[in-house]
Amino acid sequence: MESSSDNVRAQMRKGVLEYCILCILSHKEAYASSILEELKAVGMLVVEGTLYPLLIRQKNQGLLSYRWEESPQGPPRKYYVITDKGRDQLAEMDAAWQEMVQSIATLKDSHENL
Amino acid sequence: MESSSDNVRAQMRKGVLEYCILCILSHKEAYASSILEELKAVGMLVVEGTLYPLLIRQKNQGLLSYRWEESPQGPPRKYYVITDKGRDQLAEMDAAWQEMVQSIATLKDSHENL
DNA sequence: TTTTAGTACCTTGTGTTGCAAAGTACCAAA
DNA sequence: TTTGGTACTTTGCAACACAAGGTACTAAAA
Repeated sequence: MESSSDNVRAQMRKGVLEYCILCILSHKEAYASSILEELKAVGMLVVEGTLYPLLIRQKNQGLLSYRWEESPQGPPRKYYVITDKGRDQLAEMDAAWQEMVQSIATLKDSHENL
Repeated sequence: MESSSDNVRAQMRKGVLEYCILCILSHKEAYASSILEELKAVGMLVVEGTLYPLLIRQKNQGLLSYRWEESPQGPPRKYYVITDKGRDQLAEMDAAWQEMVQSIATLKDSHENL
């Protein structure tokens, strides 16, 4: 049984995940499992089956590149790195996000005093 | 030719539209065309083919009801009204939205000082 | 009376996306 | 050599936004 608030959150996450990935990678290189943990830490729970295809898409769009690195334990890790094109995209997304936050704030306020 | 920033915004809108509809209808009844105008006014451009199915979905979920009303000019209008269940859902979405805004703020801040 | 223009609602088909589930592969310790 | 942990990948499905085209009602113009 899943709560309706899970659905609500899952639905809202859509379209914002790509932005979150670029945010994370803009600060440091990371591999998929570490990205999953970081998203989980801020309450944006995502599963592997969502993240891996997303990373591949962004790499194919030229927003990310990657390199293999040995792991201290277990199989090698694929470290993703944001590209210049990825940083351009991130700047666009920063602007888009700000605008969306503002739009919703306006919607919520616009009729408060009726 | 469409700009990449259009894509970015379109992608981000996904999952938030349902929230916007409930926000608008929580303040006053409205029919589809007037909702479109309100969304346009705050910069959340949506087209008919997106809005109509969405309203129907929300009505089928019991979040909205509607009544027909004569128009001063043209065909009758379908005025949508938010239900009690819709208000419950809206409260959930308010919380989810706040959390997502906070999550992204955390992601952006968490490594600012490295 | 017929046509045109404006308004409003609805449907179909397509591509993208997030996700669940299952699979592959590498490594090290038991 | 088997087990458990880590990590990456793929497949199939359902939901969604959108473009494009369609229906229908009204009133004014031709």
